[in-house]
Amino acid sequence: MSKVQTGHPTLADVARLAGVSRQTVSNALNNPDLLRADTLERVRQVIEELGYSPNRAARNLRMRSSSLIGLRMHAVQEGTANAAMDRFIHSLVAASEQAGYHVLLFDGVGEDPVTGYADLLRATAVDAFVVTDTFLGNPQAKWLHEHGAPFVAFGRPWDAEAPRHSWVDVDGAAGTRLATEHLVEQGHTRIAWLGWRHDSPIGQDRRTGWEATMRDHGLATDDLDARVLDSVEDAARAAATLLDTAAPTAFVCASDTLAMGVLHTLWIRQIAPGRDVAVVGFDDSQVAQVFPVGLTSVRQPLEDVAVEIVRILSSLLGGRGAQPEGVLLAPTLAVRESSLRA
Amino acid sequence: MSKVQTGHPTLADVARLAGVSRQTVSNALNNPDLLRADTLERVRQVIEELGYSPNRAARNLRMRSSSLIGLRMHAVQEGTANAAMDRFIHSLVAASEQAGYHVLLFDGVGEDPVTGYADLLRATAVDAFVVTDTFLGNPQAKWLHEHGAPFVAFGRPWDAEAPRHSWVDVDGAAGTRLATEHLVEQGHTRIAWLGWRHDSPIGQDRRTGWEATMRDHGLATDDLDARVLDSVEDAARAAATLLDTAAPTAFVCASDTLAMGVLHTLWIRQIAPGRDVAVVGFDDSQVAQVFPVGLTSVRQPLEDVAVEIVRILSSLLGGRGAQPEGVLLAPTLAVRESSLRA
DNA sequence: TTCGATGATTGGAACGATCCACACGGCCGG
DNA sequence: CCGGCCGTGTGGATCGTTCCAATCATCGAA
Repeated sequence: MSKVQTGHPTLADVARLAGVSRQTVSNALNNPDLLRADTLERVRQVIEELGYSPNRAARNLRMRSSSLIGLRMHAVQEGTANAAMDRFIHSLVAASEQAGYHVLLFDGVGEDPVTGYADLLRATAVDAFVVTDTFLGNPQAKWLHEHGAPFVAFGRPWDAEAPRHSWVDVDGAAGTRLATEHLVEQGHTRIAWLGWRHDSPIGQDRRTGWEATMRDHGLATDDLDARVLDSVEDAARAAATLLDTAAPTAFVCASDTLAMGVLHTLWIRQIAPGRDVAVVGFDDSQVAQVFPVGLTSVRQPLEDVAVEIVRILSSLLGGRGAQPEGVLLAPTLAVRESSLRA
Repeated sequence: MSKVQTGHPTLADVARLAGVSRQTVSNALNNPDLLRADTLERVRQVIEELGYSPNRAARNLRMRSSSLIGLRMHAVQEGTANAAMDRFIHSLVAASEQAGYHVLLFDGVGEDPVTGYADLLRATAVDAFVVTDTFLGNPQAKWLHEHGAPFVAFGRPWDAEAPRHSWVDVDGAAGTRLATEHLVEQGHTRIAWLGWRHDSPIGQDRRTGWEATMRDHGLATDDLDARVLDSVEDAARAAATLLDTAAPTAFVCASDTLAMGVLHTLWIRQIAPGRDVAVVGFDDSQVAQVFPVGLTSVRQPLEDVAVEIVRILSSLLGGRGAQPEGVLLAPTLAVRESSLRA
């Protein structure tokens, strides 16, 4: 042939060298059981030899799919929350790879919350989305649902009674329940709650676990319940007030940031975390792990979340128009010095 | 026409409705100045009306490019370092979007370090790579260079004398210089260095800034130089030893993790950070920001790094086979309570 | 008036894979 | 002996875009 071998080898190149048709090579890759054993072996040999990989663009065009999952990066907030984001993204990439997908990141800062989604969708640049910012009556979920775009949300659709789309979430109440039970086991009876002031469903959910556990053990909660903004300073002040008025011996917090505030107050008052007063945070962020007095914290099973999300996405894209599915996963407790008497 | 409108509109649909040829529509998008003004307007009208976006797969196939930049997630380490990773990824996504690219994440854990790169490259799934894990004589960079794959490294090629590829990096020495100068201004003269034991070029680089600045000011360094593993406990021990033997009034650390160790020792000894002994960390991680006594820390300009990387990548892909280019950016100092006398 | 140059637009070919309908040979049952 | 079926394998058509060469109209200069 006069065709000069410049770029990557193509299906046709493999076919020519193996002495078969293009279709047969294609089958060798996608439907190996259609080929006779010896033919398959011969084709595979040539593929190996040439270092051939099917061209993604061509496959995408014909298949009308990209094997890409879109994930939108949302604005960098300075809290401890997006430390978890890093772990989640990593898990999602790993899980996606297992299922033959890659993760495409995009950005929608400062614009209409759905433009990024719309563009990628219209251009058929991604097959599906993972929506993470469900904290506030997520317009994305609604929009995607209306446009028939396949997606799975990380986070429950709090606003809707009947979930119209699939989601995976972590059971916050189960997390604070774990934390509270752990503190009760350590002999604490006056366990305070330090949560968020604003009525986020997530905050409510987390508070529920503490309250229910306290009730189960017949422990008082009335004067041990404080809500502030998610800042170290506000938490420090609230902790000081609580210590003065209600003398708690332990704190369960809605976030690691709040827990840091408590630790700050303890530090100022020369109270030893763990030995004198126990503290438990939420999210198991970098901060909890690196803080000199290791901070006990509720850890979200983000690896499992990612696996579940990819599983649901796969079945969604597999064609089976299955019912919307919701998965609630239980967190674990990373126990460190801040909640141990020893 | 008998063609039923099921999926997304195509170039041909637009052309038919606008009464022009497909090529003209294509030009309207890619070479608007080739069209007469009124034709352009008419085509644009129809595009708007139909909500048309060119199909990515088809474009990619024809153009032999994907407008995707590959970034490999490396293993999640528990240190403070990968907190910066999150910020970097976000910046890279934003910068890429500006230049018309998207970021594709992939994963190469546990495998041959180059397999992930090889697969994506052969399949022409990405146009270029950003290599971030240059800490150890990066085999990736070598491999990519040999295979003629376009890429930019975040991190200097320490091993090579003459850089064969483009890179962008942050000047660590300039960072610790900033930190040390800041401490000198605060009246400190006995400023200790707490660095890493292992001889990483990055660690050496950071140490240089401290040492040179001390020398410039005629300050002693001999007994103020300690190296440990990158762990809170080891750093705490080293800080204790230094305080006993050399009585430093300030610490410059190679990482926020090490700084946390110093703060831990100060806490145990009832020494007030900032007022009594100053501490400066490196990386401005979550920890530095959320720690009750805000930790002064060297902050890498990751946003600028991302912009530079994308700029170089664009020129690389633009066809101009320019010379390999190296860019060194200066960090800034995020000053907080841990280094202030007040 | 004719010619070449320029501007605006066009139809066909190509990118490289998969889908589809069909061909070929062998095997079985009638 | 023939018709149908199954296991294999083939060649065209197709996905939606951009590249290429050619076309047509317009205009100024010879």
